[in-house]
Amino acid sequence: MKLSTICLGVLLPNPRTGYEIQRIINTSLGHFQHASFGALYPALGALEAEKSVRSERAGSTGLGKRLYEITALGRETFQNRLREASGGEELRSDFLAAMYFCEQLSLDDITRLIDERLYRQRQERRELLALPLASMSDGQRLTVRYALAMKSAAIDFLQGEGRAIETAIQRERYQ
Amino acid sequence: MKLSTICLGVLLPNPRTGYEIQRIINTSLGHFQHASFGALYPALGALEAEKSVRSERAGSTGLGKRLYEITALGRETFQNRLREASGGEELRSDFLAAMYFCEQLSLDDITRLIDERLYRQRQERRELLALPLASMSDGQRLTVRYALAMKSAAIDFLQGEGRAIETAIQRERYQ
DNA sequence: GGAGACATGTAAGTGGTTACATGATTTC
DNA sequence: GAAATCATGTAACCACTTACATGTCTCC
Repeated sequence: MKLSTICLGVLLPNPRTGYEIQRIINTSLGHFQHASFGALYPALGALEAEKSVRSERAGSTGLGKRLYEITALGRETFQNRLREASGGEELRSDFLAAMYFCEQLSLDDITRLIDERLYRQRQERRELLALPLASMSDGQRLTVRYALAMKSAAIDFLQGEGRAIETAIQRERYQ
Repeated sequence: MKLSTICLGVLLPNPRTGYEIQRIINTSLGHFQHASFGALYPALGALEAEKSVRSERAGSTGLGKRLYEITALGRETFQNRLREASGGEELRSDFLAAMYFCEQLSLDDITRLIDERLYRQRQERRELLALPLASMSDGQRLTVRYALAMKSAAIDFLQGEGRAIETAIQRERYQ
């Protein structure tokens, strides 16, 4: 799902500034999407051009905050794009790519790789756990729990088989 | 990790045609990477330009198979890129995006979404299970098991909580 | 008045995808 | 000899990242 669609969804309940939208995406939706400013502002510009969104500068000065608000057309557009959404999902993993070719790597590099993935996975789990689950909708909570389930599985795996492979490779190489 | 790096890795043990490389990536590495021809051939061209790879047409006719072979420089390049690899990993999920905003969706759409995700997840699990685990290296096997662990967690979740949310939403809406 | 968070925006580049065009080889 | 699969390649486009440039507001 492209960023502009996500923006519409975020604007549904309340008008927001670009900056706020970015923060919301990278925290509340951070387990399956993210947004850089270089992508966000052009996306908002395109939404405004197609009249899915309207904006105005807050205050009287020429510069400063710009508040984006979704239009009736925007709500319609969003619903259509949402209904078209397939159940698609994609994992891209530098970690797995590196492990796939780990015969080319030293044991130290392999250990470092697993440690780093484990560290980040735990970090991300903490961030998910820190979200205000109680104030979220059923669907939003489901996305968090789904992500959490996968993270936990990955952590368990890395702690078990991930560690085991290090000794296995060590045996193979130095025997 | 970019596609050209993956290509080098695939070419490590044997020379291959572009077509073969694509098939290998989309099956054996399909759980964390994929390649379209429109990305693959330009990538191979770039690798050849930088002399990481060398190629020649098989047979004497002008057209037909082109066999790519990694060079000494290519092996070096690959090792460097592999060592630079971070433990990064990213999930992009249209499914989660749609579920996040599922208040805008009908119950039928939600059910369809969950069914489709479950179906694909099982399909992908079957594909992983069909890989020739026995003939793979330790690292390669690890990537398959890791992906399998996450898939199984996702399937379990969708069968349990995924189903439960449908009735929860139904109660909320028609009460 | 300085630091740091809040805020907007552009330009160049990247790493692809999709669609198309073409031809060779194998199998029935 | 038709269909399927193997095989190579290009052009147009896409959605985004990175790096940069700039300015505002709030708190100490």
